[in-house]
Amino acid sequence: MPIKSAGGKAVPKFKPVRRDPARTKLRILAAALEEFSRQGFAGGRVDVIARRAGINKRMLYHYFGDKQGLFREVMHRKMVQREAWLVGAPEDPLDILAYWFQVACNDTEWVRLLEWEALQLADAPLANGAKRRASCRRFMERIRKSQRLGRMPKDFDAGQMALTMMALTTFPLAFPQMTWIATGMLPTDPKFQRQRVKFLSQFAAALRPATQSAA
Amino acid sequence: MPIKSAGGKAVPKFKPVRRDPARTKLRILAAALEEFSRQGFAGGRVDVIARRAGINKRMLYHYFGDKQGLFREVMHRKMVQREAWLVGAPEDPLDILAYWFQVACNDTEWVRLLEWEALQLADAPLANGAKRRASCRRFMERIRKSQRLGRMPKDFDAGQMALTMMALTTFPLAFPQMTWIATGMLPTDPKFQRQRVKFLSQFAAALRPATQSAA
DNA sequence: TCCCCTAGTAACCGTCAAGTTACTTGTTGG
DNA sequence: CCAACAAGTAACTTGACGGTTACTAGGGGA
Repeated sequence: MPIKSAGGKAVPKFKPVRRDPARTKLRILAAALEEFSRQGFAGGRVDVIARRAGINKRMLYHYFGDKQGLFREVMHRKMVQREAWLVGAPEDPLDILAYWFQVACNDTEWVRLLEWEALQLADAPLANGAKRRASCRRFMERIRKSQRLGRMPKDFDAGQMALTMMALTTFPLAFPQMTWIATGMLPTDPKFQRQRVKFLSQFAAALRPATQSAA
Repeated sequence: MPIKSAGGKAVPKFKPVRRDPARTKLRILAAALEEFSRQGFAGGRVDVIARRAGINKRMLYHYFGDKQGLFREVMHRKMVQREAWLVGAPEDPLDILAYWFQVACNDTEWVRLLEWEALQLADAPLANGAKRRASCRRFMERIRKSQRLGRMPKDFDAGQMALTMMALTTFPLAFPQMTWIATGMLPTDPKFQRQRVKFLSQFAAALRPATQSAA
């Protein structure tokens, strides 16, 4: 029975609705991102992904092989997306703090994926390790340059500083309960986010080597 | 058949070995701490806990009701233990950084439990919320006092600063993959830990308001 | 037109894990 | 010494979950 039989408007010819592999794949990936971010890999339920994507579970295995394969694809796409996110960052490493924080606020799914990854590291070595390391190294170069220009204390180790900057921006979102304990707000609260942005600027300012104590 | 029948030495009378509820409970708790810390609540397997504790699974239900109850008890005991841990901390908030970091290094199980908790928050409100908040408030008072004494920038919000200090000390242990990406070492590596301690002191020093640039 | 590959579906399977049942064995107080 | 309760055990139940089987249906090219 063709679908146009019962209702009013006929389905437009130029865009097939009954079958649409690309759309199906995207729906699976979106649902999987949500589920894995919420529940982690082990806790994520394939049936839930399938139901939320509005597709049959079998299709998921058709396109991605197995749960592991689906997860890999989700992570890969997120990383690519993030790389694009981060090109618009400010030049000066200390100015980056507020920017990173705001990006993280708008991508809590990534923060949670990172966290699940952290808890499961031990088993697998590290997905995309070399690439991520290289990208961080590039950032460390910018830190060293900033140190040479006297815009950051010279004695800081660049790696430790990079790690610290991730900590400053990511921690409150990764540990909402700690954010609540310390501030009485959850990290999703816009009020908290404004306060944190302000704090991060003050913090960066305090870190700059004292050339002159400007008014 | 009594146990003394076969082997050589008889079991000492004054300490019953065949039955020892206290020991059994402790063994269960220890195994549960390890398992929950490794795998989280959802991922932790009751059978594994029972096997590692060398007891029958039924006893676990006997003493703790269910998996949830066992988990609660594990968390509760850890919190009590930690409270004791943290009384020996230095007076000055900035000096605390290195101390907190070293405590965390020796209690990675707790860091992981915190992390699992963070990922599952949403469902439950927060275990021991009021108490933890109060304890943090006390610490914030010390921050404010330090600010009054001119040992810390006066414009920092105390809550944000407390959160930041947790971030600086906990993040590298909570995200070993990030530590590796930034430094090429894992946070369990003694070399990394020494480097981090050094960095934290430098960092604290750089944060202190410039009274005089001492040699 | 018809063939064949791909998209899509429903029902099923083996396994695993939380929790229970029904039991045996040790300990202790009267 | 023995009843009664606590400690301990093995085998089972029930439900969920990852993955598969065996099928139907659409649609593009020869």
